[in-house]
Amino acid sequence: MAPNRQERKESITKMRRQQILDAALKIFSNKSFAEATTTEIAQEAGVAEGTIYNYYQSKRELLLAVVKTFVMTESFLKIFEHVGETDYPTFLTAVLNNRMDFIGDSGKNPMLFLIGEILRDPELREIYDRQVIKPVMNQMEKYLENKAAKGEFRSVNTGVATRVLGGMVLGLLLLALFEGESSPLTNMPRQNLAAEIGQLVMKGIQQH
Amino acid sequence: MAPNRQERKESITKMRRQQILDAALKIFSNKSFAEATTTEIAQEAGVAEGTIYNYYQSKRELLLAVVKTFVMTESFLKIFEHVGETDYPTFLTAVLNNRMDFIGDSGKNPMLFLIGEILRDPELREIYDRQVIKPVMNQMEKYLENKAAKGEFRSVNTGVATRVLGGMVLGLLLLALFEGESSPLTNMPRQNLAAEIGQLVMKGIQQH
Amino acid sequence: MAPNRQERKESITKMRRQQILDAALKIFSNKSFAEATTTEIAQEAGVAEGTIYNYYQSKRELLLAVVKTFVMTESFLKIFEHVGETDYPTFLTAVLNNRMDFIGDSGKNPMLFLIGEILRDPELREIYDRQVIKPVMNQMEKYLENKAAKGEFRSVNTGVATRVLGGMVLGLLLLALFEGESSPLTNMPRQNLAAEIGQLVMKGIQQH
Amino acid sequence: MAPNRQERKESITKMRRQQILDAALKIFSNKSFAEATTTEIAQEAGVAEGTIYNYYQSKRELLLAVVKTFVMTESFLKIFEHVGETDYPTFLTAVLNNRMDFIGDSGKNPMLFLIGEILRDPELREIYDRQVIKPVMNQMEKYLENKAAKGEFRSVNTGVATRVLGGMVLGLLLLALFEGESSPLTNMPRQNLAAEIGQLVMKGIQQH
DNA sequence: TATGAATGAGCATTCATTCAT
DNA sequence: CATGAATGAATGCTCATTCAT
Repeated sequence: MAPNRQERKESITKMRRQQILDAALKIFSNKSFAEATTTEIAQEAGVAEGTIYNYYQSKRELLLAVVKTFVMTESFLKIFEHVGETDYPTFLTAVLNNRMDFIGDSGKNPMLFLIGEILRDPELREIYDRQVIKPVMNQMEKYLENKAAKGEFRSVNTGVATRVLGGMVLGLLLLALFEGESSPLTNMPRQNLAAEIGQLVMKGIQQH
Repeated sequence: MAPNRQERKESITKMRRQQILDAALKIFSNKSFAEATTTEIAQEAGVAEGTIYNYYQSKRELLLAVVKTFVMTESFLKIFEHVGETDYPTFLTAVLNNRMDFIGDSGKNPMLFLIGEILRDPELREIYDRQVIKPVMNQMEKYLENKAAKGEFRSVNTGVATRVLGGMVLGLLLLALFEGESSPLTNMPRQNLAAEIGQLVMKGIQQH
Repeated sequence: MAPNRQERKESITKMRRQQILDAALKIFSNKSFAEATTTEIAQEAGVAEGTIYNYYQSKRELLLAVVKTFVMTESFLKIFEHVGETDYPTFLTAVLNNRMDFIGDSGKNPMLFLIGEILRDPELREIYDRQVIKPVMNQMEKYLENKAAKGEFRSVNTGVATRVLGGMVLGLLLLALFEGESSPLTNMPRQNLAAEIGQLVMKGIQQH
Repeated sequence: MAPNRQERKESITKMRRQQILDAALKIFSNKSFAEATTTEIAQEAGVAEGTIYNYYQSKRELLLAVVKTFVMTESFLKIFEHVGETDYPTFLTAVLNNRMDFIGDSGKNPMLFLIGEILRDPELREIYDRQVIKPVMNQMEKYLENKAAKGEFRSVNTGVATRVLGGMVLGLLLLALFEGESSPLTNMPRQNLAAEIGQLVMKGIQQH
């Protein structure tokens, strides 16, 4: 059935909200919150400045909406979908590929650039923790427990192990960004990189 | 010999520079670059706002100076001083203690809050890479090579291993900050935490 | 006869005009012209913002309409209806009661809060003078002349006397509003107050 | 002794404050608070817009300062200086002259145009009551009591009588402003007007 | 060299008005 | 005629930078 006027209106409204949100994401990715201007966001969104305020109460609310909405990319969530079924190297490669692909394309990795803002702002941090950190940590814990139950992994403190592995991925990503082209992380074949990291994670660094 | 007038003047000038730099560090640690104001910095430094401009050309130059100067805390550098002599668990504990102590005291961890700024700003990033990342990576590589030569560590790709370990520390710190009090990283005895992490790093996660 | 469609339409139109006018009166009573918003008025009237502009060309035209229409409350006009028949104390009490009742209920005394606007704006002032001041002055003058003709009042310059009496009422009202609860005007029995004022107006202040 | 640098600076600062205050008074006299713009005030004061904020925290604080400072003209206060010595007609003439002179020169009677603002805003009203209404009422009460003690005036409720007389003056002023040129109040010789009013106030309106 | 008042460009936000539906 | 989203000019306020003292 064709959508009636009411529905069409609502659909337009939704699209407009998204338009503004997308624009805000893009701008907030390249500038700190304070440096980003509503003028810019409006231009990027192709609307008048005042229009933003028909959809979001303030620039800050817009930031919160951005963080709430874009925190988790769909592709990243998919990695965990069939948790337990994948062997570790495959899993790690997927994670690295998913995350590392973002490197050099800030548009794909906006949240990274808001780290300072998130760390500084309690409300933002709470949202980020609830929406990103906690879900990912939970999925990883399940994964580790599953592997341990199957006897593939050692029986370790999963809370700590999860954070060690998760922190490692996050830290590697940041180092890659910091070092840029000169880093072994970026100028080594992705396959080899994943293998190296995999070995370290699986066997540890100690000589047995 | 008593310092003559010329020398005294220079010494005062140096102190003033330092005063302003210290103040800037403190302010930049709690606010993003754009949110920090020169008024605040001047107040913190106990000088007039105009005085700042006698020592630094602009607010931005002041930021660059801050990053150039404060990037590495002395205590952190000391950890590496006798590299090779310490066994790995002791080394790891030292690193974790040094870094983790910062948690909850942003004043001690200023650069962390400037991550966004640093990632975004190529000039800043270049400085940070040269002054912090590269030196630390180099020291860690030497450490790993040394350990490998002694037969204590496996012979791995040190470039990657360094970044895995360094990234892990950085990532753990960020996760602790993101999660706050609810994280296993903060509500577990430091000793046990270090032991857990040490085991994971040394033996890996795989069941042998 | 039942009203035909044409008539019904016109009646609805009239009601809508009135609705908007009532809402505007209420809003303009509590906020200055500039502070009152069309959004608020529309909400109060229960219509869409755009609808206002189908009935009034602009916010300013709406203000003019408000002043043109609401300047005189019906009850106040009634006091003068049987002018000449009432003795002065009764008349005065009626006036005071009518006006003083408004105190503390700004909704009933809207025009008072627009005094500044009216004084400042020549067009508004002209309307107000023509619609409120002049009619009241005329009625009062007739009253005074009537009383003088009957020998109850002295034969004075009725133009001045009218304004002295009218001004007194207006001024008392303002003083009561300025002083609030602390004024003798508000914390004295209305009856006594009217008696006191009546005596002053009738006999004057001089010792005979 | 010549003023030192410190003193000169303070004097400049004071002048600047006054400059801005004068400008604000002028602008607030012709426009409602909301309609007056800081741009305008700055232009009138001959300073940059930002400069205003070096002296007053906000536009509202500026308004409060204006009301606090300009509420009572010196000339008006002088009328009461030798209270009791002047006979009533002289006193009344002085009051009328002082007040009526303001008519047509809004610059001299700024507060009148802020009546709406003052009535609406509790803080403003409190200030105005304390600074203007109360002092004037007190002085008038003393005057009436003095006259009554001397046997020149009847012994009346001075609280009410004060407000009747004060309200009358205020009301006459407003009526004159409302009616403009067409009012008997403005197109009658001031001398005669004062005499008429004086007679009414002294003898009352009743035929004896 | 130190000062801090003055500057004015720039920003987030508001709101009367328009107009497509 | 009713609607309400879109508009964009206008506003109060901030703040890095300058400069006369």
